[in-house]
Amino acid sequence: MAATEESVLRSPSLPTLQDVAKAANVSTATVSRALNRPDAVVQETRERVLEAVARLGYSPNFGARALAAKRTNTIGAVIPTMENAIFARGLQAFQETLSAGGCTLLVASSSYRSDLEEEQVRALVARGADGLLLIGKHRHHSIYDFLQGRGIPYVLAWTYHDDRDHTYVGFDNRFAAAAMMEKVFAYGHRRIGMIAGLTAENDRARDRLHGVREAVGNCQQDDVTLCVAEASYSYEDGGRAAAELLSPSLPPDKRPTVLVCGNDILAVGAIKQVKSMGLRVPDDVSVTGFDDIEVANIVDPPLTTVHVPHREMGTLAAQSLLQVLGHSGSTCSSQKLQPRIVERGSLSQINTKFADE
Amino acid sequence: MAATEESVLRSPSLPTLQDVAKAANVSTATVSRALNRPDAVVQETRERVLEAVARLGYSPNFGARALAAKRTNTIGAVIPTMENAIFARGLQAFQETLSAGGCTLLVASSSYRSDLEEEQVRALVARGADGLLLIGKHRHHSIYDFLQGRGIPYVLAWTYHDDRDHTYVGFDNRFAAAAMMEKVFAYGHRRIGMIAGLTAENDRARDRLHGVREAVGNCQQDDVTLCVAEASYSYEDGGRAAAELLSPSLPPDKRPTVLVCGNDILAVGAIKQVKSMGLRVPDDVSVTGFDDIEVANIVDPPLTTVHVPHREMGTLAAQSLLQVLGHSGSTCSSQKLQPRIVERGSLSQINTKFADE
DNA sequence: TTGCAGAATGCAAGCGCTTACATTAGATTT
DNA sequence: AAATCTAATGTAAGCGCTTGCATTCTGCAA
Repeated sequence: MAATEESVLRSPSLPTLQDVAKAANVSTATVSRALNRPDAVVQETRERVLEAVARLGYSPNFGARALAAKRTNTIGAVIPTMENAIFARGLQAFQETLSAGGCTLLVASSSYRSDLEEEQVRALVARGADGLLLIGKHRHHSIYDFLQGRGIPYVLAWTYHDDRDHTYVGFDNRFAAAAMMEKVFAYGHRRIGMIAGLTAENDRARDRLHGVREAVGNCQQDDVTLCVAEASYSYEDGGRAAAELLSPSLPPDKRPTVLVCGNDILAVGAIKQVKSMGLRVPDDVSVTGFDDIEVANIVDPPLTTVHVPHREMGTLAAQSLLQVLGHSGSTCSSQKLQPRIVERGSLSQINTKFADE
Repeated sequence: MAATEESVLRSPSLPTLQDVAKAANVSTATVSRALNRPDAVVQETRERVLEAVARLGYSPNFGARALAAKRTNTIGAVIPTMENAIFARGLQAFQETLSAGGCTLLVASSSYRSDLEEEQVRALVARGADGLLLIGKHRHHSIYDFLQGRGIPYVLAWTYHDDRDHTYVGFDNRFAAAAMMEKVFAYGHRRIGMIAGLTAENDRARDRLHGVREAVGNCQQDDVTLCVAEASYSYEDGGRAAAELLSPSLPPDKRPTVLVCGNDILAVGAIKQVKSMGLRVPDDVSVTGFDDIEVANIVDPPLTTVHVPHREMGTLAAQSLLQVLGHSGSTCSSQKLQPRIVERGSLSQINTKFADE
């Protein structure tokens, strides 16, 4: 029994450039040009090619294209987490801008672990990412070596530094945290509790903590106390840290009058905890956040926090990368954005009942 | 002037398999095997190859690999939004499972627009995605045709249907919404306000609305009224819809006693709005959600909502795809998960003061 | 009419990898 | 020791596309 025609047709392989060329009665080169640089081909030919493409349902093979063209029009981003909205708005804007520039975004997440981050960076590069978005500055040098060795441009977002080592599109976390502290001091607070994000592998958390420390150090008043708790990346941890800082074993006149939090997630957790301890926010304890994600507006009372220009950051980062990839000579320069403090109600004048004398 | 050695070395191209082969003094085939199926190569050779790989800093070219091997170990996911956490937990679990199975996840978002979704699907496939995760069932047939034509397996998540047309890993939105309504009726509510997500391009929103309608239809009581408002995908829109349903021009005895919301985001927005109108939740107006994302626990009062098994869904979807891709013959079957209602406090017994008679 | 510039198209050489098949070396059997 | 089998490695043919260069065509000036 000879194989039937059926069985020969089984698993029909996809149409290739060659098939299209044959169908349109032109060379593969012309098809390629018609698709990639339409005006390099005369209209009549172009139409014939496009008609064939449509008729055959052709779509180009990515691997082959990447191999031949040595670029993929793909940008990768490695963000610490997708579990909450901290990076969501920025990433959305990043994607929109990329998309408008003809690039596709690939996202991977590192769970705030630098070993996983390195792995993801390599995976994205292996998959042909032409450029990369990374969050923060601190990471093992081997990652930077790797990227530089491969000539892959990258932008560091959510942070800014004055050095010329990298391209930053972000803001000065330290300065912003210090600015928030000025506000806190202005409201009369002297006993400060800080709930910091995990500083070990997170330079933004570290910078924010430093900013707070710095502001406390610079404060003219000499009766200022600062007590710091670190918390992981969840509402619950923020709550636990708040419970620790407000430990009932502390006499009320030793208890912090404000909880300055390293991010909004922690702040929201803290608010919930404070309320569940029977204390009022902000009357008994003020709480401040950092990031200004949506939930800051949802929680009751709404959060006084540091507003980060998420969308702007995403857009500018994308533009930077698109630019470098466009004229591959140009080196893109850093951009410093300005966060600002949004007052919403979770930070208020110190309640003198519990203030020192 | 002859070109200096310098200028020849400029832009050093990356090491290739061939370079590694030469360095390890074996053939390219052996290098390939040492890397992909280590036990097809004798230990001593393997070590020599790996040493060369490390020394040269070699990493494989994705395009070439994809071209030659006809697969990429990459799975794509197109989710409606990254702006909030609705899909975050599920996606995280999806990624973790994929990762354990040796696959990388590429994420794209469609902004709830089916034209963009189609574009993203094509982009992911063009980039070599071996399989796809899509949310919900309803989309233009051309997308399914496209995927089936290319033999690309896909899983539809966040929904379940009894047909054999696709592979689902999800739950019955309609049934779950109806179940929530039973609860609502049991608490004595008769005047129902529903804030539905946009039903036009979102079948989950539609199913949930149908579920509510169905429950209302099946309700033995004949004094039940249902009033529906549609809202877009933000807290603010949830608030606006709530304001509409609770319009002050309505006499209190016509006003809904409960706002059943199509998702937690809308519910949280509704709660905020209700409170800002001077009404209490749940004493004056109950509110229910759907999804059980983190914010459900944050809002005050905490949200009574439909708990969706996010992580389980992500894990199972990943396993499905890995399985199909593994033994490419097997067709993976749908999995029906069971959502359950979590009572937290935003739904309570009707306040008889405003009840009929 | 002829010649020629410039535009449009075709030709064909890879891009870096995987893998079927051929070859070789080593172990085992007779 | 020869014959046979098996495991390890090498050979080389593509995979489907882009692009430099060669070729052909067009219109226009001479």
